[in-house]
Amino acid sequence: MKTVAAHAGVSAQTVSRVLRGTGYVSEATRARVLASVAAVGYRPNAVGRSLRATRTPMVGLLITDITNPFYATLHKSTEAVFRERGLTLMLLNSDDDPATERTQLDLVSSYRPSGLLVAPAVHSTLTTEDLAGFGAAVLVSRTLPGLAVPSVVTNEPEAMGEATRALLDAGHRRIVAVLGPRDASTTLRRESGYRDAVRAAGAEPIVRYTDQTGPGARAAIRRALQADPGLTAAVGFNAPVTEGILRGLRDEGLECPRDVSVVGFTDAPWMSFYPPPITVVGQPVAAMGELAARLLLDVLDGKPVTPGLHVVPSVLLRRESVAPPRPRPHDEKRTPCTS
Amino acid sequence: MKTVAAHAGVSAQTVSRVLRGTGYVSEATRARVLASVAAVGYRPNAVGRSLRATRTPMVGLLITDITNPFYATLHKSTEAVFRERGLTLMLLNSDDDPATERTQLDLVSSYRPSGLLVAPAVHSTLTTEDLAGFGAAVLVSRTLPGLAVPSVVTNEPEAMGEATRALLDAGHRRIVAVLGPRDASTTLRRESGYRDAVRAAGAEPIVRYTDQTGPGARAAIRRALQADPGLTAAVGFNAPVTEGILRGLRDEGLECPRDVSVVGFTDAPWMSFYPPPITVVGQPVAAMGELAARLLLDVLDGKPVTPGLHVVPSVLLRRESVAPPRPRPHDEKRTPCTS
DNA sequence: CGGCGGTATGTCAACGTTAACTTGTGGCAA
DNA sequence: TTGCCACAAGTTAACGTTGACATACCGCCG
Repeated sequence: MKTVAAHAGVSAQTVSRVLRGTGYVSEATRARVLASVAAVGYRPNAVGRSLRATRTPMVGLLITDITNPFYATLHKSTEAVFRERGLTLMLLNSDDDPATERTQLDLVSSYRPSGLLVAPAVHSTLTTEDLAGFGAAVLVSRTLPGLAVPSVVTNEPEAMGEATRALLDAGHRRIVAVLGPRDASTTLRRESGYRDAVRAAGAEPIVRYTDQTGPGARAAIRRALQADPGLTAAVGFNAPVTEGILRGLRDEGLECPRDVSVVGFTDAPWMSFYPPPITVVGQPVAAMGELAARLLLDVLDGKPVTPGLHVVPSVLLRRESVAPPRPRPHDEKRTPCTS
Repeated sequence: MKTVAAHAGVSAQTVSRVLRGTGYVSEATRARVLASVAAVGYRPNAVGRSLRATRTPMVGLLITDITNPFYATLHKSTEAVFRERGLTLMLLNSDDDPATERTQLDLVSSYRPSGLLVAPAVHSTLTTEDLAGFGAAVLVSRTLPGLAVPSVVTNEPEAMGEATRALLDAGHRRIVAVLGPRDASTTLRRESGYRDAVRAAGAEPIVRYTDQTGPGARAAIRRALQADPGLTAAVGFNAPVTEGILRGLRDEGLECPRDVSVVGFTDAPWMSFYPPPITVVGQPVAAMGELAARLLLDVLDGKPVTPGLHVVPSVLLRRESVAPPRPRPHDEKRTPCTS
């Protein structure tokens, strides 16, 4: 900047004024400065500016795994909102590990960002004061008990109930729910929706907990099918789990939806053209991201924001993976193909 | 920092020394400073540090769309390498638009990052001097003609040739290649592999260009099938295109691999469990990301790095979407299902 | 003709950190 | 005793930017 100032024969302050368009600058000087900027090849330095401003025009987005399409979409939708406000999004991976989550939070806080968006890890240990250091913080996708922070979630219990009822209405009675880790908040919320729906129909809940990965779910569904020959339907906790269920079914020589009906939670690109297309609870990911981003901006703008749950409704996408139940084939010699 | 210094009764410099573990500090002072750090709740300010250092411990990663699993994996793999070196990765989306690409580049350059990783947009207008402002720059996935910068790519021509030969060896002669935009470097490289293989087998190349999206490919394959009833196989340019091909096949009432064999380029999670599992050229995405990251670090460390192409070999994952050709059914009354 | 408001520009200081230098102590070999 | 070295601090300045304040010129009203 000093270089530009010297080149144009003005003070650095005048250059700053021209560049930001504030204060009084004569037309002649403005032109001269602009020419010098181009001549010298000056690029503004955001670091200096941030230091001066004590906060950086940046928002942190802390998620568990960018490889998960849910979070990729979340990044995309929030980034769009922030970009039009001149804020840069800083992506951070926690690998779903509380320790890494802390480390990454420390890291981003050292850049003095304007705000923070967090999708907490499963066994997150974050407290209100961890988040206090940030100008504004908003949780997405997962809540943390006892945190006085706005949280954007879906109506998981209701949506899970609706998904379960789709199976019940088709006539199914023995429906297994393949869930995530036993004590994760998402598991709790989705499990309750499932249980309520099943009980309301006078049936018995059947539940399996997993590490919410495809392989984990694949093993879990196989065990469930072997343990209970009466099973005719399954509910998947998330996209990878739903994939695991489908694989497990095939391992056991069963066909969907002929032998076992399947509904999932969280849509994925392949689900709409997989044969059969999978009936699934579509989370409005982009809408959630946008809402979260706007809430954060509201907090930044000093507008009043309710610090509790902000619910974005999910929709059940009825496709073709649900059929009326029929008794499972019982041939003892069936050899499961292990691949 | 001054607050900590005052609290511990030392100078700011001493606090700095303690925190960075450099220079001479007595054990007593060190303990006292550490206690004060905790008491005051001091968090280091990366902005101040960066200003002092004239460059930020950050690397930009400019890609076209984080929603694409290829780039998500690229982010994950490079992030891991950089993290262990204490560098933060700054993700930037170009939306595959040259103008946005420029804007984002300007933005990241204003933070004075240590380096830059770019997967250029299709019609990128980047020049060597655009990249000169960054300490180090490395291209990934796509090359740019005339750029004296290290580029990490796969052996696309060879891999595409191998994929094509998988079809030729099965007996196919009329194979359509559904490609990306006509003049993209990726299209050029993959197209040449396809053409060479087809010609070597004495067959005729059949080519369709698309916008490299699922819907675009879906329309393209349908047009190709309608125009040429002799087609018995297709090659997909990338994962979305391969998906589009599969959808288009189904639209036309054709089954894979019975009626039409398919091979793809770039693996996707669903391809290994789709019925049939898709034979595909698996790009070693993680390996490419890692190599690119390490090349960047080498440049940063002043080690000599070849400014040309760095090739990471792809592997053909032979699955079940290729079968011997059989004449396509020719019933004129077949009604394509438009969904 | 003194003073006031509008316009145009410059100077100074501060944001938080750290490289480079300076100051001061004690121990120990020459 | 002198001089040097290892150690343990402190002081200064600079990174790039901008808010706050100061300076200076102009025209015009009273």
